Amino acid sequence: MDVVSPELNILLPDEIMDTEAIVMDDDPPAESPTASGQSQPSDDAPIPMETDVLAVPEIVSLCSDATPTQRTQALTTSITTDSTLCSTTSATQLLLTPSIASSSPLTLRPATASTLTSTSPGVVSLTSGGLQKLSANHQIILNKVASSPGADTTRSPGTTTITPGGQKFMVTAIGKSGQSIVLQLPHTGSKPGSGQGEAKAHPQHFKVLTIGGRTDLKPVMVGQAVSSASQVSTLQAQQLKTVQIAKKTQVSSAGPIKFIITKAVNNKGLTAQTSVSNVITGRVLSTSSPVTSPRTITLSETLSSSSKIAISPLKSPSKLTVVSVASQVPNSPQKSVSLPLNMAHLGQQILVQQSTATSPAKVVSSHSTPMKPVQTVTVGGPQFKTIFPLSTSSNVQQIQVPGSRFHYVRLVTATTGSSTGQAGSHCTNSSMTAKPMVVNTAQVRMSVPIIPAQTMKQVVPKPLTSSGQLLTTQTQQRLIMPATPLPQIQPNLTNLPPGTVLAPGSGNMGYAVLPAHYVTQLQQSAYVTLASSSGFPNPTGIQTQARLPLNGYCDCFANGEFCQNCNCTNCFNNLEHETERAKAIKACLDRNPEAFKPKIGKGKEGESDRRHSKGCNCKRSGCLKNYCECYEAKIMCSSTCKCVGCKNFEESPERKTLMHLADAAEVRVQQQTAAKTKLSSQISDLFTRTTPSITSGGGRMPFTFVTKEVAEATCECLLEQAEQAELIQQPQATAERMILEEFGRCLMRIISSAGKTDCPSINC
DNA sequence: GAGTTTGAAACT
DNA sequence: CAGTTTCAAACTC
Repeated sequence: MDVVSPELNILLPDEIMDTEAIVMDDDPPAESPTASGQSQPSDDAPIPMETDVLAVPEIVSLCSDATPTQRTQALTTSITTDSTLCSTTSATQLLLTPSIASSSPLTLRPATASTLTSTSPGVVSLTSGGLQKLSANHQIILNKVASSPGADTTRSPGTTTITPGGQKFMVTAIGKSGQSIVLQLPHTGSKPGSGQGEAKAHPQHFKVLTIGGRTDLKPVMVGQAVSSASQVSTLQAQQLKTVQIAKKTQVSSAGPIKFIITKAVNNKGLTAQTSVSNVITGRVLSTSSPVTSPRTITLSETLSSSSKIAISPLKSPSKLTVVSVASQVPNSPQKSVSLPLNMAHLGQQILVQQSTATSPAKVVSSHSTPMKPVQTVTVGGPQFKTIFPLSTSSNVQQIQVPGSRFHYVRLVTATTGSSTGQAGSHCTNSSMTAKPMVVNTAQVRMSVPIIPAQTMKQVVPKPLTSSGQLLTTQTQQRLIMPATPLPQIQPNLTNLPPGTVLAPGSGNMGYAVLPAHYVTQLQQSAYVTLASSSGFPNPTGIQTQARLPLNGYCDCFANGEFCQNCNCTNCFNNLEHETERAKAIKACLDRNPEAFKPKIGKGKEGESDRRHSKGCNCKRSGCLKNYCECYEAKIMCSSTCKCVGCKNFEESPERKTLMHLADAAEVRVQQQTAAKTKLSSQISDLFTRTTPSITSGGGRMPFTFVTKEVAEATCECLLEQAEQAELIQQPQATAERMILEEFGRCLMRIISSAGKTDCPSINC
């Protein structure tokens, strides 16, 4: 269900990757009283990976306030209710102060805001009991609703709208009635009167796509902060898990806040990127007494703020969602803790970056639970990518942007009545455990590049629809291998992968066609089967294979070729043992019916690019070597890959460099080949042109007449001339001239003799 | 060509 | 599902 407003859908594709459009008007360092020297988690040089966000002051502010009084108030509320995520960030940080159990307003607004207002223009108010009738308590749903003249912040509880620059937003908090959540957009704080005007002045900066709303999401993360007077601590995985369990038990009763709002702002304040994850549930348990200093909620674990993890882009599983949870307190040393939250079973990994400045920093535990595959989302710029669940969610829409080499996904809420939200900030919301979540973000273009378009034109192999394949026209096919008819192998005349081989069988089918690389997969099983059928003593398992390494197991078999001129012994890779071979193939298919499906094939429906069916699992090669099956197949790594540090994506500079080098090398080879060919041709041409003149009579070249005899005769003439000059006692100069003149006469005689068929004679 | 690295597959 | 083992291709020297 697409709940994105039509105008937003129209505007979205053009704005997807436009980071400039997310320019924040406010100047965080200058305008924010809390930004100076804060919210700078890392100074590492950025790299074009998702984790670059760690080096960027992407900050998530949960419960923050601009003024100490307000912050303290919010903190107090959160502490007393044990349900507030509170943090303070830089000028553009989003402040969220949900107070579930109290009547204190929940406020989201930039730290630069000097006032905490909920009714002024540009303010988003979140109240419980909104349109999103989610059963989960205390879930906050930020939805954009259609603009209505009458819509304002004074709606009935549960439905509050915001009008930043004319756009209305529905912010709904499912919690106790009477609660109010105020989202204050940037530029409305220090400049209350101009906040709306700024939004109008830059309406394109607030184009937002509704995200989240996956009702089918599994509860994935529970963040629980235990505030104490200690320093920032990092919870280990086990600890987090324990917390998670505790959290789950508390969900039904305590009703912890189920959202995390993330706002990502870079140093320049020009690019605001938002990471939205619906997998985090954050909760703060403040065990200490209310203090004036705000409690910092940190979702952190093992990753330092400066750490960078190269993760594969465009991958749903095992990828990272960077969530910056920052809390800053003026006059407090800043601490940054980032940690990856691994989502089990290829789920999301969420990098929760904490940028805390609180002296007694508090830690919010976080953990992960299995969730469905997610999709990397590039939000606002290449350096900040958020991962969203995709595959099974019906609320994900693919967007094909004309002229763009990326596929995009439009994330929309799955619940009815939801709409896009726009609050001038970036929000990451997390759902409660086992509860659906609707996330709306502000100033976020939630378009997701799914699969980078391939620049390399490859032959697209047709995926197999069955385990068997027929003869293919691929050049890699090699072999006609004997095989008995296999029930699993059904011919498919249309879809054949590279390397398909034709195997003539003895049955009705006649042939079993196998991809070349599948033959490799059959090696071991084939070997075992063959060994067993041939009556070897121990024909089971690997032991047999180890004992009989040469039996049916060789490169020839792997390549789909019959053994010929090999050194293998007891070879079954021949026509005489086709029955055994067929059994081996059958055994392999019994074990894995998918074994003969091509690894590289078309993606999902609508995806024209090739993709690896299983995805690679590279760890060290960066997917830029032939170790990587994706790279080897000259395709980009996709969401199915589980590789680490992947650089095999469209925009990877390493990949581009590699491709350029490869192209250059190829061009060089071609040039060299062409040069050699040309030279060879010239030599050959010269030979063909000169040979007739040598062999023919009248056309002989002059040099052909300078035979040994002619040379000797010439030399004798020259010596004779020298002797004569000496006899007459000529000076040396005269003698030399006489010799040269004689040499000239000799040459003239040689030349004159060239046209004669007879051998020239030189007479002095 | 030998040794090392790497990742897939099989196995536990 | 995670860890280990095995293997061969890819890679390096």
